[in-house]
Amino acid sequence: MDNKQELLDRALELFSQRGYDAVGVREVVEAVGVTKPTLYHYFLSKRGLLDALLRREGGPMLERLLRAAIYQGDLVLTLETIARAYFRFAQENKVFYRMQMAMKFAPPESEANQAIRPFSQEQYEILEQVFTQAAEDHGNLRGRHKRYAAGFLGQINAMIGLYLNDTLELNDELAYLTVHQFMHGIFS
Amino acid sequence: MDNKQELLDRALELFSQRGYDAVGVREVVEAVGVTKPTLYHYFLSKRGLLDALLRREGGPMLERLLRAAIYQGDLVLTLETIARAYFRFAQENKVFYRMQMAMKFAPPESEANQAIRPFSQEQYEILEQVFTQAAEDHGNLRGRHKRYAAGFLGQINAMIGLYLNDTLELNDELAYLTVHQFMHGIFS
DNA sequence: GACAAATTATACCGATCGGTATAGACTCAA
DNA sequence: TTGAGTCTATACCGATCGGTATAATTTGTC
Repeated sequence: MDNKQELLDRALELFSQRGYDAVGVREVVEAVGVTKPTLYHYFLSKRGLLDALLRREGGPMLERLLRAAIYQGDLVLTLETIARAYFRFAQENKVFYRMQMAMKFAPPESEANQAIRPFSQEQYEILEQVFTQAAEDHGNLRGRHKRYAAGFLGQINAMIGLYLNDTLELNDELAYLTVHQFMHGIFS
Repeated sequence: MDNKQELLDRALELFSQRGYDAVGVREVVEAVGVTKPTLYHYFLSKRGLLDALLRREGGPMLERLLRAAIYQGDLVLTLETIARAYFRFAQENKVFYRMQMAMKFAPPESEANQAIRPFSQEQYEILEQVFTQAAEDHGNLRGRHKRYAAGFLGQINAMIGLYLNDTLELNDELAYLTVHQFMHGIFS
């Protein structure tokens, strides 16, 4: 049990630093100090290791996002709550967030991208739902929820990208600014 | 000469589909119908192949971006020109754009990310310069050019992401809408 | 036709790849 | 204390990894 969690921890670290394909199972088990059959006992395959990692780390993230994305009748307020949730999670799980981003943009036929797709898809659906519900209050949003969901997440991830690059710090003020710009533009 | 270009073509295709790490040189040369020494004669190493690919495909992209990013005294106009340039290039070079995105978000210690970094960096600098110049006309932009450059490119790439996913088509109207939203917000 | 340079193939290198057959060690319930 | 199930190590599998020493072949030049 302890070895199982250690394997997940080290795999997360290594995959996040150098990528799923570039890291061999040998390197993972050596970093933990066990042997290959141990890894294969718990995870059946290298892909199984990745999937378990996504369940352990991605599950809580989706739960938090779901809680933040309850439409409160005010789109600005809801988006700010979502932005803060993303920022907090990225800060508390820097290593995982980096890995998740890499996998999201990985080539479509790569194992990494195929593994992350359901996770990314669920994020999009949660965001889309917010814009769909908001469209009941704001008619001019109708039919654009896909674009807006993608654009909003693009902004969020652009900020998190700067944070991962040590160019920026994430805080509630930045969440406010990001949402405010998204809603009212650059000049307001 | 012919083999050299064919190797670059096939490598681009394979790297874009499955990723730099997951594709071996063996697969590249077999796809072209030559042997490994041919590849190593032209490119010295697998990394050399990738670098040559980035030069061949990325060079023209930067040239086009540079031409589009001349600040014309009107930020909206300039950003629309840039957005159109991005959209056109992504459409005409779908495979390369996909690879470039994957490399940009690849883990920081991966070979792919290290190879793409100068190319990404130059894009950011070109965009930052636009916002810096625009700040002379719009004082309230000052000190925010990094955030705005990243955010704008985030929006652009979010749209291109939907396009690569067959969810959206890129055209001048979308360029207008994207820039308009960036400048004036979602409701206007 | 001779010669040098550029280009390509044969055949190989040690290392690592993901994965496994087998068996020993450990825990725990009966 | 025996036996079942869990966990882990030794030792190995064929395949592929990036890369290369050597030599044959093609190409263009004089």
